[in-house]
Amino acid sequence: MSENITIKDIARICGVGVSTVSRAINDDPGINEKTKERILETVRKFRYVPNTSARNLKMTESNTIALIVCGVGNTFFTSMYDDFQNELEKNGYDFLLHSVDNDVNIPAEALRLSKEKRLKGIVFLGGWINPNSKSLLNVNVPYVFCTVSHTIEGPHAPCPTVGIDDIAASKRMVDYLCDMGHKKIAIIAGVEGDMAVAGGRLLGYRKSLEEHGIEVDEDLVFHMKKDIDEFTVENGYVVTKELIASKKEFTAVYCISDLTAIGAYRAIYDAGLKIPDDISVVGFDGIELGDYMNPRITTMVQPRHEMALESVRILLKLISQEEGIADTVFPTELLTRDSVKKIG
Amino acid sequence: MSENITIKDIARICGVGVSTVSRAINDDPGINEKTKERILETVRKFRYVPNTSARNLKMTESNTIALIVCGVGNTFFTSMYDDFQNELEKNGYDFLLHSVDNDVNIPAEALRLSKEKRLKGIVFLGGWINPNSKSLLNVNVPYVFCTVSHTIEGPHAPCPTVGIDDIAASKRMVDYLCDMGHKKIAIIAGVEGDMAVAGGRLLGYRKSLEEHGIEVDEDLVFHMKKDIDEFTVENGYVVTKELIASKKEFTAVYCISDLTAIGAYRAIYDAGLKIPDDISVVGFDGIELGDYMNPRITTMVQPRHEMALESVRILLKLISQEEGIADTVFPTELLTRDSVKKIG
DNA sequence: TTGAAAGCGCTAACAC
DNA sequence: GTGTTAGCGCTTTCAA
Repeated sequence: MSENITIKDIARICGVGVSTVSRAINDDPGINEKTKERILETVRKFRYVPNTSARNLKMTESNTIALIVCGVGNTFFTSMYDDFQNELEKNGYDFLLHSVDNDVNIPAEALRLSKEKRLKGIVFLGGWINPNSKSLLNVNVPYVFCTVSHTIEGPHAPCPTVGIDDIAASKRMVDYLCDMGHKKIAIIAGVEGDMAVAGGRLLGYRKSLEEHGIEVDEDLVFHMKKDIDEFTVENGYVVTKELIASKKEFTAVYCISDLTAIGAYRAIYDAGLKIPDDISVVGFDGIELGDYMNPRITTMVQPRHEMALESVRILLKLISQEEGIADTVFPTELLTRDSVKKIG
Repeated sequence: MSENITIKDIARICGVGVSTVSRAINDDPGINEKTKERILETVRKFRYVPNTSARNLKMTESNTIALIVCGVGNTFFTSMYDDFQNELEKNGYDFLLHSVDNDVNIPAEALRLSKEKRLKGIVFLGGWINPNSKSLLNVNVPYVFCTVSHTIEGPHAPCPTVGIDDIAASKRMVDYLCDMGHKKIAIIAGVEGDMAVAGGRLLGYRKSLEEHGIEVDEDLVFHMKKDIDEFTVENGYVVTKELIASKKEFTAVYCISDLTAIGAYRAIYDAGLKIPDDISVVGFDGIELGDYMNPRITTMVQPRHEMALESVRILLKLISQEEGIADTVFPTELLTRDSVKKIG
């Protein structure tokens, strides 16, 4: 529980100036090897750790890129952390994972963090950002939105995004169900009023049915509960239970995330029904876990690793000022596994 | 992309001193309401954000408690974040989630962070900490280890821990399998050489078999792969595949984590076998997901929410110097679900 | 109620 | 190669 020891102390102990110590601990070239070794010895001995705040305050720049995540625990995101970290470190950047509670704080937190850490750039992951956000404009480092959706309507923020076409991909998912002969397709959509990712997927659902000449039965449109985390297993379970209890007829459930689908599985088992014999289920995202379920979940795969890498690539280009603003839309892939039955 | 605006700028614009601005933004009592309002107006107008580094550097203390997690993506841990956050904020503390890559960095990172943020306390979650660590002793704020195991042998660090008795709990799990008539019980243990949590659970396995007069068949002891993240679904899958390929006879598999068990499920399905009819499977941890699998995973539940709350409670006591060092061992609960068949 | 001024610990000129 | 020194932006005495 030693008192805080500073660079001055080390300098005094070694009988050198503070700048020499600074050079030693920062691997500065212009320093005598002997002196350096002696200083580092002392540093180790006294377990001196430079104060990051002072350093950040003084330094004109860092080499850090932050990943600001809304929903750190989300399996879809956690599986991308390594991609970001590896790609960033491969390019000589320090990596910082920062979690934000909810969308509201995102711009302010980004601003604060960018100043505090003198960030070189930011990747936003998850959440939803008001395109008209004032604080975001204040962030004076390049940033990229990865899987952060624009609102499906209204003006889009003029900023680089990496994502998928939620509406089109969702439509394709439902097209597939229709092609398999399903007509009564329930949807477990996002919380009511979600105008971002979840909203887009609901729109795709409507569009597909319309195109197939099937009138959307609003009684088959279920929304996740507001008081449970969106996109979670639990939300899928609770809502699917309601769906089943509603006694409405349906042959397939479209869950707008794989985790939600896993919840739906349980609700369906609980009701003594079989997948896909009695009810077909599809998910969305293509997380690893879907492959471990029984039956394997048919889903729409987002190329999340490529999306992570591309986000980094775009950010680095932005940093070196090689490129302007652009939306990068990745293709999704329909992964037909075992959770859908052909009927009709 | 405005230039960084500082407290000085605000002061100049408002025609006041910097200290007055400081008082305004920090809700200091001794300040004229009118002046304060005028200043805050300007702050908003220019979107001024105080520099955290400068603030941290200057401030003698903060009100922040950090949760330092090794393995941010681990489902078992992610399900505890909210518990920590809520409990901490309820007690008037700021919450900070910090991720560390691997065990090696933990003490150094803790030290750095505690200085940088002038932490009031630290909760460590996951990972493994060398009880002889020098840097940890240098951390001059109270800390608690939550689900961070001591090594199963050798000296324990003199520090407060919150966890379970891995050896005993593991033994009880295997006892159960024995009681259900199983004699050929394979184990998917942690990576070879793991002397912490995973090592303890392996020890419990050996102990139970011994007590039941069953000689441990080393060919049924499988270790997770070092090149895949420990405790993951994937690791469970790969290793169980090997187990099955080994052609050794066994009637049950004990996976030392639920995620690992989920991986084992898949490998078993792949081999065309049925759970629990052909092979019984048990997990460990009691994560939510286990309840969604088919069949539901029989597991050993760690009371993780209580553990999180207790960690906070202990830390707060430590901070107010009410209590000394102690190991808190929580009871675990055998949750028998549907993945084990009675045989013999 | 307010302002001036002294640092917090560090880096980066600049001088030697 | 090395030491001296001026701040980075902020909080906090201390005087006014």
